[in-house]
Amino acid sequence: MPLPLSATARGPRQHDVYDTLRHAILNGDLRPGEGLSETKLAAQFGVSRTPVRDAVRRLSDDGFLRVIPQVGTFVAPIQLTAVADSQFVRETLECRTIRLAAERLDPTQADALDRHLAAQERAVAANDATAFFTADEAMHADLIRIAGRPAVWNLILDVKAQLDRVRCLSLESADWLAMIFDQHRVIIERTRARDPDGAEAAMRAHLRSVFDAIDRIAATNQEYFEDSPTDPAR
Amino acid sequence: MPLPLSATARGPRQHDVYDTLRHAILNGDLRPGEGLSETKLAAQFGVSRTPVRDAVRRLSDDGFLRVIPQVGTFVAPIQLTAVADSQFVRETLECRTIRLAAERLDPTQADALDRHLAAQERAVAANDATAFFTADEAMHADLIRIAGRPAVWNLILDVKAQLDRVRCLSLESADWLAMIFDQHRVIIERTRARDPDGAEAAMRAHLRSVFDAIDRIAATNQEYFEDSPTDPAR
DNA sequence: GCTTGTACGCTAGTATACAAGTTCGTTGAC
DNA sequence: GTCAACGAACTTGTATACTAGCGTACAAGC
Repeated sequence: MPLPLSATARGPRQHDVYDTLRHAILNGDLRPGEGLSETKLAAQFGVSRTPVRDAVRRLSDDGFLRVIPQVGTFVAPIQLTAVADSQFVRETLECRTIRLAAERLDPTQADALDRHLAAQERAVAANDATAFFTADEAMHADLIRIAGRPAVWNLILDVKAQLDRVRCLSLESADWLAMIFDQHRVIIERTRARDPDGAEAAMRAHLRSVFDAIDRIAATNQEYFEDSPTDPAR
Repeated sequence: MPLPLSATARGPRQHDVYDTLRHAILNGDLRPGEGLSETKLAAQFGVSRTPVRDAVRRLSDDGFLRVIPQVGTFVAPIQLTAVADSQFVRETLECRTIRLAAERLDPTQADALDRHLAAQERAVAANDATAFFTADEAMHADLIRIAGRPAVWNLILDVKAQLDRVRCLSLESADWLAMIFDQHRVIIERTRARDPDGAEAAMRAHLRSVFDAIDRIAATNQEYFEDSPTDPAR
């Protein structure tokens, strides 16, 4: 088990174990099916099993780990049906909120959206995918905030994690970033024009094209997937 | 602390503590603000603190408990903004799925829906609110299954818990059950007629009227609520 | 060679002991 | 009488020991 987790330096605080493991799973450092051991994790993080157990339990609730009593803990396979359901939920919620955002937008908020676009443009020019997706998330979160439902973003983040896990299996090309950026520009433009129908259509097209990319990634990484509707008898 | 939890008989299994506490909170047996103690809970359930801690952590993640380190564990107040957001999410998702259900319904599924209505009608006649809401949930779940997104129901259940928690603060009158039942009949009728627009409108009206009732309950039980947008620094 | 019984090592689940911190009552000095 | 300081009793957080069950490797018997 490679586990290039930096458990070194400063003793991990309360939720460090959770955050580190979650990040490793989302990034693909921990591959689906890979086995973990609470004891070994505790040793690696320099803590006892108790905080490790807390983290493992939460990750299990999130669907990232599968704990089999008396057997072991494993990185959960990616279920294609779960990914599709996540897409459905995200699309449904964000298409609704973008309508509200288009109806409620005020000039100050419009400027904030422009700043997000500018940050994305810089990231595209630098071909910096990490910076791009940081600005991407900030923009989506801001749109939902403008819609008046800031807490809904937390829910989106949860379901989006399933999608990001797939996305992280492949590297984004500069062309792809540019395409996404163009889609973002249309969304913002329609929102600024206070055109709910246009904004919703642009958002739906955007999310669909991201999902299509995810589908292509899945097709070329089938070893990590499990499309069986296995009841995860938690 | 009353806590009429039946910790008697058969040793509690894996998630008994969680299920029991969750049920007690949703039913209002444990009131918002009430304090709990892991030690006392462990004694009441006849187990050690470890499984109790697991349950408490999960309930904390769910937003039902608020754990303050070195101080105590308390039943979380009901946040009106969270309730409103839950309503928004539920309405958005169920209005989308009912459209899909209306488009996809087949005769076998239609019969199942009729059976749900029949069960509800019996419950209304007997003024049995528990039986009514059991059939209610089964029907909503079935509609989402018909829409082809069965897993989405799990998400709805999560957000619905916030709404049910408020609903359980008051008893339903027979009149109110009858009104809800009528709304259900319209939803099913429009779905069977393969009328997505009509079904969605009926579903939205239904969910809104339930939410209005929740708002009225909240107005008369303000002591349990907290509308401050407190950041629940998990 | 194949099957089956068995022992060992691993796992997570649980129980318990200890540590760190907060709250609140009490007691002492002023 | 007032207030401050101390301490007892409580809380959750953490560490560790033990339990029960599963998987596997290995050896004995067919």
